[in-house]
Amino acid sequence: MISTKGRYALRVMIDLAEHKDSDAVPLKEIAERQEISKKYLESIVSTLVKGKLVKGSSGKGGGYVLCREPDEYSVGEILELTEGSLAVVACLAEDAEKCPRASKCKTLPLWTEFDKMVYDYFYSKKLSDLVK
Amino acid sequence: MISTKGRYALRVMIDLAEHKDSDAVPLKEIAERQEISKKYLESIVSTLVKGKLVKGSSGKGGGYVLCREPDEYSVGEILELTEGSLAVVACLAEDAEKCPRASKCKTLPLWTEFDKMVYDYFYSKKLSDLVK
DNA sequence: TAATTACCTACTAAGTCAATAGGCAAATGA
DNA sequence: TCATTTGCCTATTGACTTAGTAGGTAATTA
Repeated sequence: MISTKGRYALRVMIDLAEHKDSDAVPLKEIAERQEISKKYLESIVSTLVKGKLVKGSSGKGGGYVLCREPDEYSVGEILELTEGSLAVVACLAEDAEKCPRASKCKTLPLWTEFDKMVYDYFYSKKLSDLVK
Repeated sequence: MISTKGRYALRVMIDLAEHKDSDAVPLKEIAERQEISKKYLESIVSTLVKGKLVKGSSGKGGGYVLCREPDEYSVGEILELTEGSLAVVACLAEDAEKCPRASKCKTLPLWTEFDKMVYDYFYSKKLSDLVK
């Protein structure tokens, strides 16, 4: 289940893509347009800044801008950054400890195949596919 | 992320499918073979019984048996029953309240398409595909 | 220098996860 | 009949996550 972190992050990215020809977009505007608490968005956008997906600038006239063109972002990287992981089961997560049952696990091939399907789906979708 | 409820349920079902020609299989045996706490499995198997996927019988010689042939169970129904829902985002869950932004939501088509992909994947896989 | 904006740390209430504890009920076979 | 085996039931727990809120400081501009 994708949480609000990933879902809201995606909506912020779409909003920025739709205003990429304007100046920096203040979070206040995004929060109003998207009807999401500005305070909560702050913590999500902070992740996007740290992950180098967007750039923020302070002061009057400040706000956020994309670092690249919309077709250069995959939905997968946005979700993976903000959700922490896209892995569908714990044993396939990046930081998972090696499962001693792996070699005889009857379900592992299922999860591995499903995991690949999810990755392929989200990494083939681009931010530009969602704009307009 | 699929939790232990769904993952363990699937392993129990596979175990029962592998012993479908024996008598009823006691949970103690399944717990030992699968290396999962018997106490915890009780709560999971209870869901399977209530969902009519398996049948339990008490007393000596008792245990659990499948209600149908392995190729008559989809992985999807097992996961959906034990996980509560297979929906990938809250707004697509069975019991979700109608989202007022749905008509203008730029991300909804993405979630809907992904959701369908997940359902199709798990409902096309049969329990019999995982045995042996 | 006042206003605007991002950025930072801390906190919280509610819920979920992954179990554990301690029993009762039913069935069997000696 | 009675001990044993098995399923079935309710309650509880500690750790963690989710979805925010609160209250500031730092940077930038008009």
